[in-house]
Amino acid sequence: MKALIVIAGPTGVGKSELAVRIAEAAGGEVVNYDSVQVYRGFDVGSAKPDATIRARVPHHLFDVIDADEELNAADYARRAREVCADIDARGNRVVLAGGTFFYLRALLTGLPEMPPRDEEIRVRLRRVAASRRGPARLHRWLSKIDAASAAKIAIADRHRVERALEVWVASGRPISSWPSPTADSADALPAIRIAIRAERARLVKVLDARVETMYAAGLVEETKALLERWPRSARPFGTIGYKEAAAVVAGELPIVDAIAETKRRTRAYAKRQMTWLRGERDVHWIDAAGSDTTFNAAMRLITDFEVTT
RNA sequence: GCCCAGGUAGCUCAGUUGGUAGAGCAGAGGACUGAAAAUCCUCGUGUCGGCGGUUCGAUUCCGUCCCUGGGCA
Repeated sequence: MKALIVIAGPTGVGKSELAVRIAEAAGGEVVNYDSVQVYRGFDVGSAKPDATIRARVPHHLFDVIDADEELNAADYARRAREVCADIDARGNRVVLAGGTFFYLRALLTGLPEMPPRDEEIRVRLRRVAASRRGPARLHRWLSKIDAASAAKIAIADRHRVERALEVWVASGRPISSWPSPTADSADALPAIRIAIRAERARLVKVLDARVETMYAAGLVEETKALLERWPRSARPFGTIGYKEAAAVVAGELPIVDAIAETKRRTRAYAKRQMTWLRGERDVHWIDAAGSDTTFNAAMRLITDFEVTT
């Protein structure tokens, strides 16, 4: 398989645009790795590339599930692998664009073959979690069956405590007994990783402006329409922008506060993405210096990569 | 001009029955094995509005001045 071209970087630096240009230039197709853009109808708030952009080159894994469905990292990796293999078989290049680096890792290096998510087990665990001193009890249980994991997972980190115990209940094995796959494991996919970087102050300006634009473009109306079809408890209504817009629709939050909160959470998200990316190996950084310069820098990296491998 | 209520960390505020102060948010750094735009972890010295007074000691009590709200003229 030809090396996958990965476009990374914090939200708002122009990944989607760059990905399309690269795909056009390299005979490629864009594959999404964003956990919200997979949802149908969640367009404005997820900054999903619009129809015009998507018409330029084939786009995959956008709009593949409804709000009441879930596509976790393992599901995503499975589907994305098929899509990528398909594109490769057609002789085209895969250009990955998105911001959910956990999904990207699942796709590129694979996930351990652990028991999948199990709703019944989760319900039982959550019942304990909701009881008095529940989180502490669960964590104590975890430290008995898997001291290594317990040492790494904070008591308050309910998602991870829950997952670790779920694996234990389902398999009788501690979650830490599954080695985490690495980039050089057997089923890892070859990839060139390009990340766009922007100066923090400039990024914040872009992000703030983008949030304003989203609300002006009808984020609240979009959310209202979606809420008529799906319950507010559905996964995507908890994400940045939709959570605040849903509160506006419910009359719980004035719109100015919603906008401020969305900006705040967007900034925090970009920061988390940067933290993740800094820790990744083999990332080639380029500056968000205007689309042509950025594009040329990216293309140069790709050709260099091709020559050296 | 008078009367109230305030002036404490970038913001919103708590507090000290007098021994120089602490939360949330923001911000910074970090983690990340099927919820990941999720979920978490770590980091808090600031003329406690100014100046005087009382006191061993004042951000805390007293006086006075300044500033910000609100009310009355």
